[in-house]
Amino acid sequence: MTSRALEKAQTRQKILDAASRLSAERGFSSLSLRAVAEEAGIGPSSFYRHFTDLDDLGLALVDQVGMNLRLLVRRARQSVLEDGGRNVVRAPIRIFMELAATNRNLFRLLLGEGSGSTPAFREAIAKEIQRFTDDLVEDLKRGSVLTGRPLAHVEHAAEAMVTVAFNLGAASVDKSAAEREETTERIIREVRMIMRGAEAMAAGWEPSGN
Amino acid sequence: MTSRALEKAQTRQKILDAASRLSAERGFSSLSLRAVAEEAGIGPSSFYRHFTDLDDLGLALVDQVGMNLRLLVRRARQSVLEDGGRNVVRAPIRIFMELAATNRNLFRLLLGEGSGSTPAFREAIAKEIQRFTDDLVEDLKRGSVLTGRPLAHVEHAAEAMVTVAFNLGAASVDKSAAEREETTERIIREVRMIMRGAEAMAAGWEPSGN
DNA sequence: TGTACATCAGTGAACGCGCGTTCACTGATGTAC
DNA sequence: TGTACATCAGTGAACGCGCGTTCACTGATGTAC
Repeated sequence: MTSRALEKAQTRQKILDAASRLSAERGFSSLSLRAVAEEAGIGPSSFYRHFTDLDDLGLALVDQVGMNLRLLVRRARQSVLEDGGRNVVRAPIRIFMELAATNRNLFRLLLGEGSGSTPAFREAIAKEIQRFTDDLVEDLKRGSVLTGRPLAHVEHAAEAMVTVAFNLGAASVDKSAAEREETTERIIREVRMIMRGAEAMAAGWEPSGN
Repeated sequence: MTSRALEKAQTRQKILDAASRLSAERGFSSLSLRAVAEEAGIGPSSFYRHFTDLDDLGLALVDQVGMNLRLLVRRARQSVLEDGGRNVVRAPIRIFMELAATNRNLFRLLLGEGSGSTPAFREAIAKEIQRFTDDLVEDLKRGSVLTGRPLAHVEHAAEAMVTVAFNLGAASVDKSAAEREETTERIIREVRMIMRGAEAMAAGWEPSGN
């Protein structure tokens, strides 16, 4: 790569970082091009050398989020393999929360932009989450075979787990470390509850009431 | 009430309706005072006769959302009583989805404004959801006693249920009636799964695997 | 290696626009007597 | 009931501001020979 191309790539990353930093405050959808450019240390007109508009920048950020999620999946799978499938719930969720804490601006994007933005942007986010859920479905199925504990409605179970983890996780992003710890335990418990429910339904178990 | 006060109240409601209508498109946080005033059919400066600023308007809207949620709780309790506790999951969720469909702009507020807005606004929304969750906890406990089926971690179960219902519900608000129907069934199944999980945990049930 | 030319990332002034907010006003409604 | 005065919801012009976008430009980097 020529040094010029390298410098351009660096500026591009400066813009992405600036946008990520600024969107922490009021959300990505309320960013202004000029504010991003200023935070990145360039003139407003230079912005156009890298992105066609803010939407374009938004999609690039979602891409970065997606890469983080894929990294998360890889790390979680490895950690589960390493301890022989004992902490199938706890370990992945802890990894998720750690990654969310160190990339909070990116993770904020995942759930902070429900409305506010353009359809293309929202769809891109929904796609990343769906992809993540699909990965989880695969893991649950594989784990189910390994442990011999069948799960009912795996897709629904995965959807519920992802919804709970992402929402509670997103809500705790700006809290203190202690509160995040508390949230982590709550997510673990709730995900376990969903898992147990899927197992119980598959086994045909029902509570004995009156 | 004097006719002047009556007319003022009507104008106020016109502003609230206008804001609710407009926020459907790009979210409440991207509304402009002037656009709301125009949609309401008044001049921009008249806005200040009713609200101090857009944030003030936002809190008034959240109030309306809260009233809808309380209505929802009342209706759900009544419907469960009426059929003797048979459809404890299905009936309330159907009522929730109906209410969301007829007040979609208000319900969009509940989950569409994760970031984007001011802290006061977000906190007001979080408070309404918490209040709703607290009501659900009460209902779950009461139902648990009635049926003789104990539940583990009722607060967590309720939180997971509310999170799942609100998120999937919010995501389907703009979909077709058929898709909303499909979503409703999915929510019912996932909430049942959480309920079954809480029951299984309380009963100490565990799946028999290898 | 040296030279002449092409590329192109970044610039900064300029534009028109919609924004929130202010302010003195109007005139219908309400109130006191 | 009639009159004189007070209230106040809504007005519309005006303000300064930050916005997105354009455009001709500069000058360092890259390329061809």
